[in-house]
Amino acid sequence: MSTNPKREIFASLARIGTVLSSPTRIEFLELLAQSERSVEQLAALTGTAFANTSQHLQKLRQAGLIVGRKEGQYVFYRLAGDEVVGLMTALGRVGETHVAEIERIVRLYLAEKDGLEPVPARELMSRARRGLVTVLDVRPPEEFAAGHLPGAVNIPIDELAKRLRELPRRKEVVAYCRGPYCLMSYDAVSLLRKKGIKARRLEAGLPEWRLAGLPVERA
Amino acid sequence: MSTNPKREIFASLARIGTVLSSPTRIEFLELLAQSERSVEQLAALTGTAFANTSQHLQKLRQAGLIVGRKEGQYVFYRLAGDEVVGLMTALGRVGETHVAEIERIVRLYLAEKDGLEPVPARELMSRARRGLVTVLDVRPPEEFAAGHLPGAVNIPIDELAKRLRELPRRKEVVAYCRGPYCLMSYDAVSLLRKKGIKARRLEAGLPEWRLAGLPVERA
DNA sequence: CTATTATTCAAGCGATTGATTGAATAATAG
DNA sequence: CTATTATTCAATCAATCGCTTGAATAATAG
Repeated sequence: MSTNPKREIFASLARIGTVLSSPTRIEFLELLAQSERSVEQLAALTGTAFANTSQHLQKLRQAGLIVGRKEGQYVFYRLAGDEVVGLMTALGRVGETHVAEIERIVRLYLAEKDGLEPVPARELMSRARRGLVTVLDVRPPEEFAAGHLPGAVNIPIDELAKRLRELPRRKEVVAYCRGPYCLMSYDAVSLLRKKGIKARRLEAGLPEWRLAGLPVERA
Repeated sequence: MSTNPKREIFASLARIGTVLSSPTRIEFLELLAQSERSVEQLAALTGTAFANTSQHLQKLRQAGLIVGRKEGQYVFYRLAGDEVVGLMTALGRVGETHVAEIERIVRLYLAEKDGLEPVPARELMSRARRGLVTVLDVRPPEEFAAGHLPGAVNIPIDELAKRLRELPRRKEVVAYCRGPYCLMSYDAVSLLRKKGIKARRLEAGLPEWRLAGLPVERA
C-alpha cells in the first residue's frame, strides 16, 4: 500500500461510498435504522431476491455500516451505530439542497401531499408533554417495539382506517414513520384529514429523533 | 420511472453515493472545500491525469456536489455548498467509528504523530481572542486567501522551516490545515516542536470550522 | 488568421459490480 | 438421523466504471 495515510483513509472512505451507491442498500439502511431485521424480513420488505439481499447485507457489513448477530438459524442485522443515521441524514440534506431531481420530487410528491408545514421535533416535545397532541407511530409493530417516541400510539398504516376510534377525539394528531422519505406518515395524515381529524406530520422519523438526542421509549 | 417517490429519491441519493466511491474524487472534494480550483490545478495537486480529472469533476457536478464557473478559458470548480462538507464529515465519522482500518490508521499515523491532544475549536476561539496563541494556517496561499481563521498567520508548510522567525516568540502555536486527514498541520507541529516552540494542532480544518458557524476571515 | 492553452468529448480496454441461479452450511424440528 | 428452514457461497453474465489515448471546442495571445 501507499505510505500516505491520507490516501489510505480516502480509499477506505470510498469503500463506504461504494456501499451507498445502490438504492436497494439505502433502503436496507433506512429499514435497519428502525429495528434489527433478519435477511428474510429485509428481502420481503423490499421485494429483493433472497441471495441478493444476503450479498447486499454482507457488503454493508464489510464496509462497517451494519453488524450482524446470529440467533438460532436467524441472522439479525442492525446499524453499526447512530453515526450511520448521521451519514444518511447528511446525504439526504445534500440531495435535497443540490440535486434538482430530488428537490422536485420532495416538493411535488411529498411536501404538496401534506399542505401544512411539518411539525419540528422540539415543538412536538413541548406540546406532547402538555398533552395537547396525540403522537401516532404508523410503522409496523416490530419497529415500534424497538423504540418509539414517548407516549406514542402505534397503529400501523394498513390498520389505521379500521382503528380510528382508538385515537382520542378533539386532539390534534402528529404522525411519524421511518424518516423524511417514508410515505406512511403522509398517507396517515391524508387519511385522518379525510375523516375530519386534525393531523400533521412530524418533520422526520424516529432515527433522526434519536440522533438528535431526544428521548426514546422502548416496549 | 416507478411511481414510488421514495424509490426515486433513493436512486438519486445512490448517485451521490456512487460519486463518493472513488478516493480520487474524495480528494478533489477535500481540496474544493478549501477554495475553488481550475481543472488543471486539481490535476496537478492530486497527480491525476488531465482528462481523467475533467471526467471526475463532471461526475461530481452531475451529482450536484460541485458547481463550475467559467472565467475566460478556465473553469473554476467549487463545492455546491457547506452541506457537502457536512456529508464528508459524517462519512469520516462513520469511518473512524466503524471501520477498523481507518481507526488503525488514525491512531497509528495521525494521533500518535502528535502526542498532545488536538485543540477543540471553541477552546481555540477564546484563547486566540485573548491573544494567548498564534494561529497558524499552513495551507497554500490561494486557500488561505479564500478564507481562514480570524487573525491567522499563513505560512505554507514548505516554507515553514525558513520562516520561523515570523512567528511571535513565547506564544503557543496552534496549527491547522485542510481537515482531519490532512498531514500538513501534523508536520508543522512536529517541526515547531523540534525547534523548541510549543505547538498543537487544531482538531479539524477550515471547512469544519466554517461549517460549525465560527467566524471566517477573507483576504 | 494562426498558434496556444484550458477543457471537454468520444472510443476502447480491463476491472468491478449487481442480479440470477443452484449448491453448500448451519441450526432446528420431528 | 432425516427433513426443513435460514443464510451464505460460488459461478455466470450483462452493465458500469475508471483510466488512457487522441481528437474536438472554446477562449485568448500574437
